[in-house]
Amino acid sequence: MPGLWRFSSHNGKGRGLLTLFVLHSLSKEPKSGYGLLKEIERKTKGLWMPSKGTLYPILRQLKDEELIQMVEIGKRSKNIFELTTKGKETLIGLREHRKESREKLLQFKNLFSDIFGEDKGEDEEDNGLIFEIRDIIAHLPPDKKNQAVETLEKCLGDLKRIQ
Amino acid sequence: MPGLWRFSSHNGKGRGLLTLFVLHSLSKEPKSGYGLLKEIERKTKGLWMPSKGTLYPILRQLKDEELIQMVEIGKRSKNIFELTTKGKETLIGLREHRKESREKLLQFKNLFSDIFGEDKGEDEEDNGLIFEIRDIIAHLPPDKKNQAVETLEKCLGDLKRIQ
DNA sequence: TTCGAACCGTTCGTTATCGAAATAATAATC
DNA sequence: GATTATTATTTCGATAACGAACGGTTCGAA
Repeated sequence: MPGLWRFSSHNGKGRGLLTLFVLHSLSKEPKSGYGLLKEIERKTKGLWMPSKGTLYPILRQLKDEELIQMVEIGKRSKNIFELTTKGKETLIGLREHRKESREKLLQFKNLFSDIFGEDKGEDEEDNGLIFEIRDIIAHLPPDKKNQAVETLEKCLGDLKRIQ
Repeated sequence: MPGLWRFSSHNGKGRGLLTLFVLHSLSKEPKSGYGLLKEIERKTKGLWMPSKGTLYPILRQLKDEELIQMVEIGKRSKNIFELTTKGKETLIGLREHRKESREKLLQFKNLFSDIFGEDKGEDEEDNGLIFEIRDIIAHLPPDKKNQAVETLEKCLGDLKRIQ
């Protein structure tokens, strides 16, 4: 029914991916609008660079809805935003779409395979593996985290050697 | 620089995913606008349903650009479209973004992992590691894929043992 | 000290997309 | 034969997103 990358929050309001990311990122650490843009650019290696004309209105809107608030005006007339309690609740509600988002991603991937032609197998295999790894890590009890991190570091080292 | 799912064709014109899909689908077999919508719905299990108000203008536009043409008016006053030669060329040009699209998909996936990955909060460490691992894999020459897969499998085995 | 580059935000016209309603033909069914 | 469901397209106002230009700040290097 909806667009491809739109998620509905409990109050019925549709939220786009950028909004989702803003809430998520601010929940980790308060930052400025510019900081958010830089973070996205860095994380996607420049493949996704939302327009400022898209981001700033979203920030204003989220502030109006009291999901975020200005915490200070730093240097460079930088407006630092942080999540409010209400914002945290909204984010949690949004994150319940985790399964749906995975499903969407999968369908999207299939569409691309369809359009751009097959390359079955090639990436299929290791992507699946990484998914599995992620899943295990995510459900690991905290006391085994350290072991897992060590294992991953070892794996990373091995891969670097291959490279 | 551009939006997340926009591809530029040789003439510089930006094409969205829906346009791409239309050209692709019509290249396989002529069909109506409604047929295209049904196909998308079927292929994505209803997760993506572009608005008619989005599709039909695109069809009109593509017709104006002479990338597609009406081949007949079938029953139910159905307008059947097919690709023109010019349309086929455009599609081929568009498909050259295959690599770019894969890269985008991967970055997107990472973003989602980032956003939806278990809310723990102090995940930073292993999230970063997995990110790095993914990155290395993504840029590995094909002939080293096998080694990488082996390494990952070993890692997965280790993790399972921890668990 | 001047200059350029990175930082930070706003404004605004254009384009893209949505979503819901209006219209109508055909098929299925009862 | 009337009713309803499905197929099929158009229209249009509302919203979302873009992107380019502008104005200002801070920092470091020449």
